[in-house]
Amino acid sequence: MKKELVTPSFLPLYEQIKLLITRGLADGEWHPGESIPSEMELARRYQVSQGTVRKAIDELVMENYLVRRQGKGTFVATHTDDGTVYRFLHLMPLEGEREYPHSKFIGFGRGKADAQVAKRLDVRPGSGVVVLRRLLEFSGKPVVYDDIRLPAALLKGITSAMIEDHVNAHKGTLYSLYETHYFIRIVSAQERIRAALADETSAPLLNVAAGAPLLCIERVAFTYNKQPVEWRMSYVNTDNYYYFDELN
Amino acid sequence: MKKELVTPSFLPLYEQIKLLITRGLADGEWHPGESIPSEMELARRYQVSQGTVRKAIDELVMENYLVRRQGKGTFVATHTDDGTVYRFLHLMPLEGEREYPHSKFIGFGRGKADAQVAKRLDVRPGSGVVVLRRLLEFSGKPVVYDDIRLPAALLKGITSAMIEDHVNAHKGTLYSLYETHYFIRIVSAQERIRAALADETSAPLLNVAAGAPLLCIERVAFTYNKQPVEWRMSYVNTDNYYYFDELN
DNA sequence: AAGTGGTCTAGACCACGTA
DNA sequence: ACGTGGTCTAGACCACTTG
Repeated sequence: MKKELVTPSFLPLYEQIKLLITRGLADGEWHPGESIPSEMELARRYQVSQGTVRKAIDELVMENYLVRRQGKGTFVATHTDDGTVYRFLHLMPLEGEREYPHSKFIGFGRGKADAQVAKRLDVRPGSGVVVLRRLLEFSGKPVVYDDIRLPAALLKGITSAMIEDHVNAHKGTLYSLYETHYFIRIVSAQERIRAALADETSAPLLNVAAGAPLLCIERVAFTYNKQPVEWRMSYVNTDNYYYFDELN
Repeated sequence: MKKELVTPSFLPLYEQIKLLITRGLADGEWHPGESIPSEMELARRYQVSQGTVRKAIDELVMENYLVRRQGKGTFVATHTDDGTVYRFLHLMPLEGEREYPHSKFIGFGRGKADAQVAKRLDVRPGSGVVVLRRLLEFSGKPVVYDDIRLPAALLKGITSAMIEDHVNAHKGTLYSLYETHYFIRIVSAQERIRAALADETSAPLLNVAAGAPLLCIERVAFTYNKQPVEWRMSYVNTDNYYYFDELN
C-alpha cells in the first residue's frame, strides 16, 4: 500500500491515524455512543493496512476515547454507558456497598472568572462563566458540596431546568449532560487534593460543625486535546466515605 | 508453529506468555534492572511467533513491569531508575518546583499486626510486623509523617542501620531498598484518602497546632500477582503541598 | 451467511546502541 | 556489522453478533 497521507509524515503511521480519528471525534463526525467505521473501512479510507488502523484504535481504546464490542464494531465512548459512572467519582463508603449519589442543586447562575478559575480554564479573567452549586447525597445524607464553573460560551442557552431534568430523568451525570446537549466529551481530569476545615458556607450544607476536617478537591476536566472545559471545587465529609486512588 | 504449551490453553497465547514472563519475574529468574531475553529468543523458547511475544511484552510494559530500550533490549523495571521516583509520590508544591524529599527516620521496631493491618496485608492477626516511622521533609520542613508496617517474614535481618544507609547513600526510596535487598518489587498500590485533625502525636511532628487539618492516606503496596507487601498510613500537612491525581 | 473485532503468524524494513 | 526493539504489511483463522 502507499504511504502518502494528507499530513506530512514525520510521525509513525499509526500515530497519524490516531490524530485523524481524534480529529473526527473532536469535530463531531462521530458522536458519543455512535459507532465509527470498521477497521477495514478506515484502512481503505486512510490507505494503510488494517493492522495499522488496529494499533491506532488500540491506543484510543486505552485512552478511553473508544470502546470495542466484538462482533458489533467500535464505538465512541460515552458517560451514559454503564460501568463508566465511577470513572470520575472516586468516593467509596467505609462500610457497605457502593451506592450511586443523588444530586441536589442549590444554585445556578452566571458570573465572571476570577484569576484562579481563568488560569485553570485557560480563558480571560473576567470572562463569563456558568456557576453551579450542588450537594451529592448518599443514602439521603450530604457528603459532597460542589462549586462548579464552566466557560459560558460552551453552554449557550443552558438553564437550571435543563440540568434538573437531565439529572433526574436519566440518572445522568453532569458529564453526560455536556455530551448529549453540547457534544462536549470529558475524557480526562486533574485533581489537587488538600485538607481544610469546614467554614460557615460548607459546614451547614454538609451538616457538620464549623472546624470539622474536610477534603478539598480542585478538579479541572478536559475534552479532546487536553482542552479544559470545567473547573470545580469539591468539599467532602470523609466521616463515612473515602477517596480512593490506584497507583500503577 | 505449534500451539502446545506447558500450561493448558484456554487463554489467548499472548496471555499465557504474559503469565510465563510474570512467573519469571516473581521467581527472580530476572532481577530488577536486568535485561530479559530478546523477543526472538523468547519466541523460540515458548514456541510462538515474535509478534505474540511482542504483544505480551507490550502489555507488561503498560503495567510497568518491564521497560523497553530501543537497540538495547527489554529490562525489568526498577525503582532506582530516574523518572520513576514520583510514580508513588503524588505530592506537589503549591508554589515552585517539585523537589525530592528527605527521609528522617524516627522509629524502627517490631510489633504484631492489629486487625486492620492484618486484613490489608493478608496475614494472621498478631503475626510479626516490622514497624517504621519517619518524616518526609521538603526544604527542611516536615510535610509527611509515615507509619509503615510490613510482614516481618519478608524482611528477615533488616536493621535500622541498613535503612538509613540505603536511603542516604543512593538517595534511595524504601521501595528501592525492598528490591535491592530482598528482591521484592512493588508494582502497584491502593490509597484511601480522608481528612482528619492533627492529634497529640502528629501535630508536634509536623509542626502544626493540634486540630489543624491533615490528609490521612492509607496505602497498601503490592508486588506481582497483587500480593500485599506493605501497609502505611501517611499524615500530610497540605498547607504548602497538595496530593494530585490524574483521571483518565 | 456475512460482517465485525480478536488472535496469530511471517516477513520486510527502519532506528537505535554497541562494538 | 550486528543485534535490539519499532513499524508496517498481508493473510489466515477464530469468536461474537446480527439478520
